[in-house]
Amino acid sequence: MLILPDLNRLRVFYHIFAEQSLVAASKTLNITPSAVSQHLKKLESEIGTALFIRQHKRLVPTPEAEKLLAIIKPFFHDLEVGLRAINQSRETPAGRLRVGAPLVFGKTYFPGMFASFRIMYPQVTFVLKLGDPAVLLGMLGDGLLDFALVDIFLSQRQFSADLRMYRMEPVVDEELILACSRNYYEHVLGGDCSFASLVSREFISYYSNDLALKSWFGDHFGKSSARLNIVMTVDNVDAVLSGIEHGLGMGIIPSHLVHDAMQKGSIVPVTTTSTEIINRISLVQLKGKQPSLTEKTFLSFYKKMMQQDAVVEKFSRIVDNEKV
Amino acid sequence: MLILPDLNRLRVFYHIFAEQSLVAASKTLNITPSAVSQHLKKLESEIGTALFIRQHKRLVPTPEAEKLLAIIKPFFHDLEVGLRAINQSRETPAGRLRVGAPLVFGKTYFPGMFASFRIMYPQVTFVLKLGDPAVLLGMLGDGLLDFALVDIFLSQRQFSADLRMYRMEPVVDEELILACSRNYYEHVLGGDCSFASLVSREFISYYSNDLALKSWFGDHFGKSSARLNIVMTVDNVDAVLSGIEHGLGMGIIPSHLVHDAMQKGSIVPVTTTSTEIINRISLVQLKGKQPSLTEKTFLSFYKKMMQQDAVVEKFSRIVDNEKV
DNA sequence: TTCAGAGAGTAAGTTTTGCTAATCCTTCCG
DNA sequence: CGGAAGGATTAGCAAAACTTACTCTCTGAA
Repeated sequence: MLILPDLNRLRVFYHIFAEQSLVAASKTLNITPSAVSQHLKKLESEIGTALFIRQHKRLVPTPEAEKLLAIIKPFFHDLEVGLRAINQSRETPAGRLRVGAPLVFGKTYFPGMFASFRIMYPQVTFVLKLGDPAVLLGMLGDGLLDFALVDIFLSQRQFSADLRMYRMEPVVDEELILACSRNYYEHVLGGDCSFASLVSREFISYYSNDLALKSWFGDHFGKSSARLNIVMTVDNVDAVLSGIEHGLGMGIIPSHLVHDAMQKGSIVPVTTTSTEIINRISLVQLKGKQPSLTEKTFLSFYKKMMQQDAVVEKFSRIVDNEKV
Repeated sequence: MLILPDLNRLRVFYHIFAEQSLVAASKTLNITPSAVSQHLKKLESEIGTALFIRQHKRLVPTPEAEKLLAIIKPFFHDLEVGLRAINQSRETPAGRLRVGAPLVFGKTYFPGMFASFRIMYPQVTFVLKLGDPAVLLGMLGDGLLDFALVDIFLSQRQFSADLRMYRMEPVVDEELILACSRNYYEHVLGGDCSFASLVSREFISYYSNDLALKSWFGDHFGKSSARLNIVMTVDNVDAVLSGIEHGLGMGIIPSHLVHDAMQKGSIVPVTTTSTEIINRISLVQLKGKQPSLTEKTFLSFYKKMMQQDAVVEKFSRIVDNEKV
């Protein structure tokens, strides 16, 4: 393998070439001509080629020098521009923000949020990764995400990852309800929301876990059935919702998603004397990493937006972060 | 202006990123992990951004690190390839050879010469600059040509350049003759080649100098006329030749160019008892520059070819370079 | 649980290097 | 001619870069 020369000498060479003079280069580099001369000499011996023909008082670049310059000149330019961009993003939000979120929550709220944010900061672009908490936390740990929103509740036991490396901050508490269609409620349940009535009916579950259903029963009745009649299993809230609407059975749904449908009466929540269970969505960041300006700006924007969102406000509880 | 970081640290960073480990990087760099750690720390402080999140035993690159890598990775690749190419051209001829030559001489002999050479060394490409000695020497001095063939005779007084900076080596002696068409010779001159006969006739001259004609008269009669009847002035040997063929008058022509025409008898040389004047074509190189392998290989090829060239052999004298 | 191993970071000491100052050489130019 | 100006060289010193030795923390095996 070829040994690369001392890269700092390349910068010296660059200036010698640009100025076609050792003395001139020494002035822009703020060193003595002697030092420049030594740099050039060593660089030439390192790459084994004369770079300039010493012509009395003049330096005439060789073809090799021109070739070398053609390589390093764009690099210096790119490097300077790139570093400038990196530095600038400390003054004004810019660059790419990589966000992780649960599937439904993410696809419901983030695209519009991104659009609003980009009106104020058009230099910011987004990468939205929707997925399971386990996946998102893994990506966060690998530096592939800047931050993630994760619903710890639904899948607390799914990942064995070490939670110590993350900084968690509750953001919103999503209310999870068991719901069915009006028709199902009236004609199948007959309005009977007792444990005995419910366990014999049809349910729609999530593929990745059936903890949601079990948790709901645990929360509302202090017990669950070992064997619920699960008529559809799918890992997509839209599909669950559609199943509910078509009278397939009952399913666990974040209440804020069916706000309008419940107002109209087409979807009915199954209620007991207990309060509804809460799916706590937390903002997760890597402990060692201090957030960039872009990240901090977006997050404060995000929290402000969430507080103004009517649906979220009514059907979920925004956690007061100031007290955490 | 932004101050660029120490470039050698970028190489260290590159390896840290590539290996995602200080220890691994330290092994490929043949320094201790401690040194690598110090490099990274200083680089981060220089560019003002954390490049890795320290994760227990793991290093997780930040977005800034990825951005930086995107800049320097192609550079290192280009640099290595470029340096390899430069080094390789020391083992086998390759690259671009920039050749200067007098217009006629160059366009007559070089294209074919280049083609032959490229059969053996297809990696060599050529730039042929045709022009006046003054121009060629200037370009040579500016490093824009690798070497040049120059006819010093015709324009010795035209350039005030310092000849000390050049290394000159006679290559061929071109015989310059005064010629006219057979028709002109028989019906205008009537075969009379005396001084009195000639000075009253028509001549074709070169724009850039009329030294050629003056020299011819000086060489053949020891004197010249202050006022020759120059009926056409043009800086193109083909045009001069055409003028001669059309009976415009007499002109100075390299004898090897009209070899065939003289054999046929369509063009006739004006001869006296004196020998013809010689236009010495010399290979000129910059004194300080030692020729590359490509250059040396081509030049030895060139000299060999010239010796085999029948026309050149007959009508010009190849200078024996071994004795120079 | 304990203990060895591995990776990263830190401090201090040593070696290497890069830089300057002084000098020389050559060319350029008034 | 002689001073100015550019480049090369050398010696010596100051500033790095590197190493050694040690700490801290986590990991994985016993």
